Amino acid sequence: MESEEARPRRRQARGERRMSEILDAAAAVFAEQGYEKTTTNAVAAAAGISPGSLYQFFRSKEAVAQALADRFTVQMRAAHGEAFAPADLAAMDLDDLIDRVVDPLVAFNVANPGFKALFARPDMPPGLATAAGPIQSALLGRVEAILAVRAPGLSAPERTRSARVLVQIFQAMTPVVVAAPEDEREAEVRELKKVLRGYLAPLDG
Amino acid sequence: MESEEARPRRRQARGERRMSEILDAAAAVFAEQGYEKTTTNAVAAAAGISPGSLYQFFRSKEAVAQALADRFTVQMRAAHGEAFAPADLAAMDLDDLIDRVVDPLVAFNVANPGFKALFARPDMPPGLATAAGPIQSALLGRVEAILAVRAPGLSAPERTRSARVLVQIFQAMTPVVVAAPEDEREAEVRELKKVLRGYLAPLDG
DNA sequence: AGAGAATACGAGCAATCACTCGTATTCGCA
DNA sequence: TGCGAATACGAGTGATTGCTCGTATTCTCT
Repeated sequence: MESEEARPRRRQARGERRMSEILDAAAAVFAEQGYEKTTTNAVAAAAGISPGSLYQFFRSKEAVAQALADRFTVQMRAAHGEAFAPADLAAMDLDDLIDRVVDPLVAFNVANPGFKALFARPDMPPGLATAAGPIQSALLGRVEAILAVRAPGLSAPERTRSARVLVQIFQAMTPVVVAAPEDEREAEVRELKKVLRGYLAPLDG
Repeated sequence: MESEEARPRRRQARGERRMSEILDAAAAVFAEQGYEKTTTNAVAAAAGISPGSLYQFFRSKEAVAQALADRFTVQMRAAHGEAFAPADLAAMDLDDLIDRVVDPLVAFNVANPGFKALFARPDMPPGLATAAGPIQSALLGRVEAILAVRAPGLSAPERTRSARVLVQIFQAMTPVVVAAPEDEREAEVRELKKVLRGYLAPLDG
């Protein structure tokens, strides 16, 4: 056994560009049609290539989604910025803290409407869950870290549960924020923050 | 033009029973597989009948979902009970009020796991939205009525928005409650109520 | 009992879709 | 310049699936 399956084929610059174009197209079509209803031929057409060419770069429809997930993960981490210093956290006003965490996440979701079409679907295939996991984990870990500082009275399991609830609230209300017309978005975000604050305030030291 | 399309075929008792059995089967399969992945043949098999027989009673897969939605709507209204008298509402403790509204709804969702598989899917076909609408409207109206009594300071648009947020929170957290193992369900419900309470408390007179 | 309608069957049709394959073209590189 | 590899094509394939149709059985009602 020397070759195995792990020979990712040498790519040219042209190929890398094509892959990126395919992912752009996939994000757009996923966002508009949803994952299940999206046909691979439609993605290829949107990318301006033939069905066969798409499969030169991705082994399957799910592989496209997976790659898109990976790209989102990277972009998300970048958009979200670096973690806060605990000193900042402890000193910060609760409202400021919420603004600071929520605003960039909302901005990311508004800028990438395809994101939720991929990761908010109820039947996440195993491959995708693997890709979505890191995102979820990163968020949860971040929130838990914040809670550890702001609500030191919480036991570890309580902290985990509370973090899960907070993330869940955010993910539940984000679609509405994204779907809202430009001039109502701010109001929706305010509501989202109200909910988060209402849940956090009693925990906050 | 005398016949049109509106002749619903005379049913025998046997037929009504079959329809109910088919809906039972559909609810089970939808709950397990999700709507899209559910095949009509699978529903027929689960109901112990042939594919052809299913189509004696329902014109299409969507018609099955629609009928199931209608049935859920009726059951939900029944499960939820009658509206509160405003006097009760005004006097009641906020925690009691939340218990009183949330508990039956949670119970319904736990008892009917197929419910969310049908109505929580992101791509609701027009026919289904029509069926889901009344449910949503009923809930929203109910919550708005409560807010009108408990938070008289709110303007009408504010009241509408707050009601929407509350319903959204509930619907977002319900799947987790339903999916939770028996012995953790109560804790999940407590979290749900905490979130609702956190959002409501500042509004409550 | 007997007729007509309702119920039941299940093989199969037509359409859809993820994916393949044989072939043609273009690129990187010596 | 020439060669091997990467890229590109798009008609076609096999599998799936919602649904039909011809036919057989069972019910209701007189």
